[in-house]
Amino acid sequence: MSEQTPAPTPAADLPGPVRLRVAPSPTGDPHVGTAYMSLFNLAFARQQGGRFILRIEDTDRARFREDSEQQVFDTLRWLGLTWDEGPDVGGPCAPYRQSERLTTYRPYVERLLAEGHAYRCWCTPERLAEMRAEQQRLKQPTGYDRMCLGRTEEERRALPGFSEHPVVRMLVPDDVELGFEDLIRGHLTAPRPDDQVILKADGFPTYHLAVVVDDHEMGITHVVRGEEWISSTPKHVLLYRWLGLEPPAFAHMPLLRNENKSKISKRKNPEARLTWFEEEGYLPEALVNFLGLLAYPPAQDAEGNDVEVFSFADFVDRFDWREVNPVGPIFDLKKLDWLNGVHIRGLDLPDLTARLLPYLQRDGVLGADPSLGELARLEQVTALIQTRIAHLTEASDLVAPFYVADDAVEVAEDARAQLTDDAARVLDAAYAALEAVPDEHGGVLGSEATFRAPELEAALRAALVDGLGLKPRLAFGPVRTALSGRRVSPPLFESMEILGKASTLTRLATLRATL
RNA sequence: GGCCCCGUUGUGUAGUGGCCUAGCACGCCGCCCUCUCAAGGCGGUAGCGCGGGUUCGAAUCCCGUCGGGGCUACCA
Repeated sequence: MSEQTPAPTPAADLPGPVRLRVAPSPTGDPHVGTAYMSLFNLAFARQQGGRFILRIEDTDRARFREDSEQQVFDTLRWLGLTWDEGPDVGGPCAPYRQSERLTTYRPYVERLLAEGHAYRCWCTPERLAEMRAEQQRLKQPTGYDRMCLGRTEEERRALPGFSEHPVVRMLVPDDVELGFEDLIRGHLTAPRPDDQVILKADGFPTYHLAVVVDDHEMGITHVVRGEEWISSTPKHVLLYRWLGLEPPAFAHMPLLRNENKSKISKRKNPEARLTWFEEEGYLPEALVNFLGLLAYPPAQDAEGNDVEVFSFADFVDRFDWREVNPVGPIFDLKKLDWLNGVHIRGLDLPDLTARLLPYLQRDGVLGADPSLGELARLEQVTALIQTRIAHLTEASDLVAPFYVADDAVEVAEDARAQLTDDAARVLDAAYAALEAVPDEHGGVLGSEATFRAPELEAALRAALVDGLGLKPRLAFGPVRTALSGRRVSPPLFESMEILGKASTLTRLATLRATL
């Protein structure tokens, strides 16, 4: 039977001095943990000039979700954490979906069976559940009681809890090696495994068999995964040994936590869903930056200050497994919000404008096909709000007043409430002052226009602050409300410049008429 | 219950026996700037889980304890 064993593919035949993979299960919205693992896998692969592989572990048919795989592709690409080999891009180890590799696993199972390292088990799930319940009741360690070990199908059939569709289990020896080396944690010991199922009744391998076979066949040199896998690593090491394969290096990353320190879950945390971040207006580079700060120390500058703002390339340059902190960090978004603002401020204007557009369209501020004029105005407005938003989603509120008709500015409740008895007088004076500012457009592309912020500020200050003797904030409040309908808006004079003289005057008059 | 992993301000981290009266960043609070809101500048708040050792000296080493987490599936 051993002649059926496929020849192990030497890693030397495959590209890259190191080969790492991320192996998500398509069981729903992609998890932020997948991005986190991808970041560290990719960083090391890039640093070493190796390859990063995406493998879909879809052996759980019960939890399989049709659209999940595409979401994994989309979200990781959005983050820029792209793979060299995978189901969609192919590669020398295709296919990269475990459900398409069923024939690959079979010879391995046959060999383990033939060599006495594995055995068939006909116990029904009901019998196993009862057995476990009994073990727990007696406060015994749980584990398969080996009822099927050494029995033929006929012998087993005579006993209770028999199923027509057997599984295959590992026969874990008493002297199984429980220790292994971890790149992050040093020498580790893990619990003694029970006779783990490696082939399910439906013919699919379990994770434990598939991961070992695929990691070997795909030439994976470093297995980087979450801490929750520490306790099953001895099973994998055992399989490598039985199969005569060299195990990869292991790095078990800490788990991201909920605020109550439990393993981060999509149920408790909407932000555990990767799709959430784009919806909420986060920049992918900010999220990657943030993830690179969790359980990993930032670089320090010459003065000893942390350098917490960095790109993926920076992260790659200084990456080292030994620096990874084994403590599971709480996934707290406060710093991400700050980082997002920092990255937004770092974008050049055309870039930020382009990134804002889909959010403005989603919120109905702009239509599906904005005109050139609307887009030109958007870039001007974007310049005014760049330091004023921490999320791309915050732009709509600030931008909207620049795209409504002058007689349709919606005056917010709180803005109207703060209009004092003075407001009419202020608006009249402002109108008169602004009407007097010439509106000429000399020079190339109106570069010598006269209706500009400095002139407008001077005119209004003269009229309202000096003329009416008002405090600046009282003087400009009604004007702001007239233009934007809000208490808070982008800078006033720059806003008037963008709106232009006609719109500015119309808006002043419109609010004035309601007083 | 059993086995395993982990424990520095609210959060992320620095610190590997003296440079620590514990540094940095975010958050929070205050002040400055200011046409609103931001951004920016300045300052402040807050921590080595606990108890024993070892040592001239411990956040750093050892033991215990407590706390948190993970695994304990024909899920990954």
